[in-house]
Amino acid sequence: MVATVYEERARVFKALCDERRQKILELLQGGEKCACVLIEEMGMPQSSLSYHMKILCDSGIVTGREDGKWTHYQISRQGSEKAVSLLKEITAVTETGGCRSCCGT
Amino acid sequence: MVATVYEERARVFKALCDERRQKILELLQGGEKCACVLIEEMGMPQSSLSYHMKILCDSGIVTGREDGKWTHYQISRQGSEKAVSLLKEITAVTETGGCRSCCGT
DNA sequence: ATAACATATTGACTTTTTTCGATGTGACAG
DNA sequence: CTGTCACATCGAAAAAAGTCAATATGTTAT
Repeated sequence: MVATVYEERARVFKALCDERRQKILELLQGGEKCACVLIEEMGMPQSSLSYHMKILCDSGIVTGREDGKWTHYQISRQGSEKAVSLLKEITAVTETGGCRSCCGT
Repeated sequence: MVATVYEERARVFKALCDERRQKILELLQGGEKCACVLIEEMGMPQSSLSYHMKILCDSGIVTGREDGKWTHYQISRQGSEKAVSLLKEITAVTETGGCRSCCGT
């Protein structure tokens, strides 16, 4: 399975689309937290949290640190910056000016 | 219908998740284009393009300029910058340091 | 007014994502 | 080794998003 550049980008932005994942990010803004705390603060079943943490980690925006039976999650500075530059890249305009393509201005 | 802050944000990032919308943005990086050209360059049916353009415009990242029977689309500098600051806001960490929540470091 | 054109909307359908109980896996304590 | 705990994965069902032909809306030319 070869991921296209589009899939790569989508992985990052999809992580930010979901309401629950946004709330998780808010919680992590206060610093590193372990899964058990997130489960409690989010009020969601363990399997659901695990599902969302996987998506957040796969996007690179969050990193997980395993510590024995616990896993601690935190926002990744590097991943966030990567996301910002991706976004800037995608929305950069190389040429300005009116439509020259088919019809009048 | 009241949109939460989460829905507002999701609208922006969802616009970037779809492969076809990413390709449309790429095309618009070269400058303003009208729908008929996008349909041709994307090789997609008119109703599908219209669907995606609505999502892009609703996100604020693209703006449509109506000109008689044509509509010209372009990437919005303002919308893109808004998206970037949203992303920075969401991933900003207010406190750093280990997990103080439940278990040891 | 009528026809031709550009785009938007609808509706039926397919695909993808999310949800969560059940089960699996690996870590630690006794 | 056995039980318990923390987390991951599976599987089936529900919800959301995407696709596109058909149809509606609005614009321009005649």
